[in-house]
Order: sequence, then C-alpha cells, then structure tokens
Amino acid sequence: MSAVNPPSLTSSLSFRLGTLGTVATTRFTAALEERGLKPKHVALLAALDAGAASSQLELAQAMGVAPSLVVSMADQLQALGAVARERDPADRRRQMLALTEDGRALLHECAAQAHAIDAELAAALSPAERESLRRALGVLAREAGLPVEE
Amino acid sequence: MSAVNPPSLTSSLSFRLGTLGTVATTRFTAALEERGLKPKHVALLAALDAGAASSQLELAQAMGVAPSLVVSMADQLQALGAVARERDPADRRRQMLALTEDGRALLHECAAQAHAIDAELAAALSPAERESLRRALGVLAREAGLPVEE
DNA sequence: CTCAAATGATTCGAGCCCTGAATGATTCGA
DNA sequence: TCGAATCATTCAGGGCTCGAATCATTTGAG
Repeated sequence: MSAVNPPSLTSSLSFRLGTLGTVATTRFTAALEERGLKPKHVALLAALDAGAASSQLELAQAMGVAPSLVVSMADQLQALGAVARERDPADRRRQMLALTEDGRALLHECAAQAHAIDAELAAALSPAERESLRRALGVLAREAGLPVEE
Repeated sequence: MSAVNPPSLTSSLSFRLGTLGTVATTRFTAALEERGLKPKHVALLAALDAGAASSQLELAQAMGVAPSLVVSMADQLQALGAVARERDPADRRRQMLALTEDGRALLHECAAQAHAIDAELAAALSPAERESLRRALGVLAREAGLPVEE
C-alpha cells in the first residue's frame, strides 16, 4: 500500500489548469456578452492600463497574438469609445492606443465581473486558502511571462 | 495608503486560471503533436479509464462536447488502436468504447507528459506549495463538475 | 539628397475546431 | 404493429486566429 499511484492525468496541475481555465473563460465570456466584448478585448484594455505597450505592434507582442488581430480588436474598442487611436507624431506608421475614461470604467466593470466569478469558483475555499491559491497562480503566471499585477 | 486597490483584472483568479490554462494547454498540445493527438483525445481516454462512461453519448455528456465530436475522436483513437469499439449487444444503437492495452499505455505516457509540464510550470514553487496548489485546484475542479481523480 | 530596404498597419483568404441540423438505424411503447 | 424516441453518423456552417500580400512611412547607404 506504499506503492505510488501511477500519475493520473486528472491529478496533474496542467490538466486542472487547462480545464478550470476553460470554465473560467467560458463564464467570463458569458458575462461579457451583453457588452459585445470578448476576453481578449478586456485583456487588451488591461495591457493598456498597465502601460505594457502603446503601439499596436507592441500590444500584439505583449499579448502573444498576431498584429492583425489587434487591428480588429482596436477597431471594435474604438467604436465603443473605449480606446483612442492616433498616429505617433514621431513615427506616423505607428498607431498609438490609449484608454479613454470610458475605457477605464469599462475595464473596471469587467474586472469586477471577473472577481464575481472568482467567488463562485472558489466558494468551497476559505478566504485564506483562496488568497494563497491566487498568490500561487500569480507566481506561475509571472514565471510564464504572463501579465501580473498585484 | 490603507485604501483598497481597485480590483485589477490580472489579480483575479479567473484571469490567472484562464491565461495559465492556455499556457498549459498549449504546451500539452505541443507535446502531444508527435503522437497525432489533441488534448481532447487524451481527455476521452482518461474518461474511459475512469469508467465515467462507455457509450459515445455518455462520453459526450461527461466531456461536455457534442456527440458528433466524439464520433471523429473515436474514429481516430480506434485507428491508432487505442480504443475498441463495438455495438452494445443489449441495444445495438449504442457504440461502446473501451480502452485497449495500447490505449492504456498511451494514456499513461500522456499523463507523464502532463506531469513533466507541471514541473516546468511550477518550478518556482516548493514541493509543499505545489502540492497545496494542486489540491486547491482539485477542490475547484470537483466543485465545477470537472473530472478529478486523486 | 535619393532610393532601396525595412518597418508598422491593414486587408483578406485559409485553416482549425466545434456545433447543430439532417439522416439512418434501432428500440420502445401504445 | 407502427409511430415516436434514441443513438450514431455525416456534413455544412460559424467563430476565431494566423500568415501572406499590400500600402504608407521611415531609415540608411551611397
């Protein structure tokens, strides 16, 4: 009975992260639907808010997506009045994006939605457990080169 | 300075689960590529191994995907010799799937891959921290109705 | 100063993944 | 016994993303 179990797939961190990530993203997507947004749009807003980048190309690199995808997302966010877009005077090839006031407010609402989903997902955890889970994931995210604010 | 930070998106559990889930899945997908498998194929093998279901419809429900998707996955896994497929004698509409010996071996190899990725992802955590992270995620997964073996 | 090469943005076509509708086979129930 | 229900299967379509091609602008070599 001291034999080590063969490592099962569902006991792995990777599998649990993958499946829970899907659940979290699905719920977040549903919550965003009424605003006409997708998670990536919100990620773009968050990247701008964090000052991670300002030109579209830099944004694409920071987010790990194709530059062409940033174009269409920026189009939509601009149409919603969430971002302002203007050419860099110093290099007119670059499109500079900036959060508007409305954009910042929108981002905060979306962040609040995310935290509401957190509460559902982690309902079975004590506040202390939830906090240390959040922190541990922050370490992994930072290690993986993902955006992490504290 | 005692003011509470406005809840940022990237500090949320949901966001971290979503992004880390993508990273984990991407790496797992890459590791699986040489075998011609996708994560969903492995999830199907795991569901069979766990005895979660045996008919294709039950499998689809257990996995949360369309029955038609199970058809094509079962086709491929059968072609690889990982699953055996036969009509239920008691109800010949039902297709029963079962893991073959090769299928079980394949699943174990894939699980080992997942655990190798775990080690990369959680390299910055102590063994104890890693274990409590794994356990906390197990609680959330169980709560969310996801497959969890211990 | 000039022009070819490099760079950023944009458009657009292609590929992948998944779903839902339509169909066929089989079983169930009045 | 036959119409309704159920399971499997096929297939066309939609959503999401990328990469190639194109246009505007800048840079650097001469």
